Amino acid sequence: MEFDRMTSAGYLVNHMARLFAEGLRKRIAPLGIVPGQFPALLALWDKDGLTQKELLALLDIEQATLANTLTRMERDGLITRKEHPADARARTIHLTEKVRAIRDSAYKVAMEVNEDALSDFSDKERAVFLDFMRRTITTLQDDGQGSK
Amino acid sequence: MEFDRMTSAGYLVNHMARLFAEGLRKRIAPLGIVPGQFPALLALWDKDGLTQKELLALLDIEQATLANTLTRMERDGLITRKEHPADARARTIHLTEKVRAIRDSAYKVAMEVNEDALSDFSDKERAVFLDFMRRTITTLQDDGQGSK
DNA sequence: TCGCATTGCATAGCATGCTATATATTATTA
DNA sequence: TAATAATATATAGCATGCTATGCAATGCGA
Repeated sequence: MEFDRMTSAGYLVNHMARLFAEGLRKRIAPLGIVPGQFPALLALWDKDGLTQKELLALLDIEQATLANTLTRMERDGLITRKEHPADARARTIHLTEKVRAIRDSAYKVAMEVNEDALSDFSDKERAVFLDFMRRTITTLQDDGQGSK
Repeated sequence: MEFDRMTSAGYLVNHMARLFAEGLRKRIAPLGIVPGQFPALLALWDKDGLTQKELLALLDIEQATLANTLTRMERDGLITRKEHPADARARTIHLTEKVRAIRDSAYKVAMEVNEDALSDFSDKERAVFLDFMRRTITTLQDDGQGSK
């Protein structure tokens, strides 16, 4: 019995994710950002001054992953962090002028990557594809819960 | 204008890939293997004694990634490497008894992960979903070529 | 208010992926 | 055949993700 990776959803999803990430990486490199920073940036472009905890609630990554990403973003001059006015454990996160300025370009590029990837799909097919992915995510998340 | 991550193919693909990988990781941990080793194992279960170059041709990863993965597999007692009979630069890769023994269990578990992820899809939907992913991969690969 | 649990964030350690480059061997060519 | 090019693999350095754990500050119950 043979295992064909072209019929394995997991294999295809992994490969697709790497291709998307590399495509995005190439296009946003000129803007001075990298793919892993994108989700945090999207949230902060929408609402600046969040704490790490508040930001975390908007993303689908672990706390430690976000903490490390924020450290790199600070190093790269994308964000600054200020002491929280009411809680010395927390810090508020603020975008720098530099990264506020690239918001529109970044949006555009991200949408181009999505557009290119789905360029040979009809509108209907795209809608179905996105829906399939959202359903799969929900299923996998529910699975992983483990009713403890 | 808002950027909704639930309508971004790239975002969904990335999230889905992480959920698949974590699901697989949990299930194969008892077998003593990790997700990144799976593609190489599939190829070697099918045909043992390949060189790194031959193995690489069967996978969708970079040479350096494979070299590092093989180093970890050797460390973990999954493979051994022998000098190539005709080319001192190359080495042939051989599965250990330990990992030959888990082949059937590993296949089974991988298929279970795929099955669970798609459990609320009909057969027809699954076929469409896999096809969409293969088409997207092809598109992204062609894109990335850059006709040099 | 003292002591302990909880919370917010950081760090350690690892896997998986990438690009760029080094190294050793083999093949080619002048 | 000596020099050069090509090939097979390894290494360096980094990003992104995870789990587990540390630490300081906050909050709450006796």
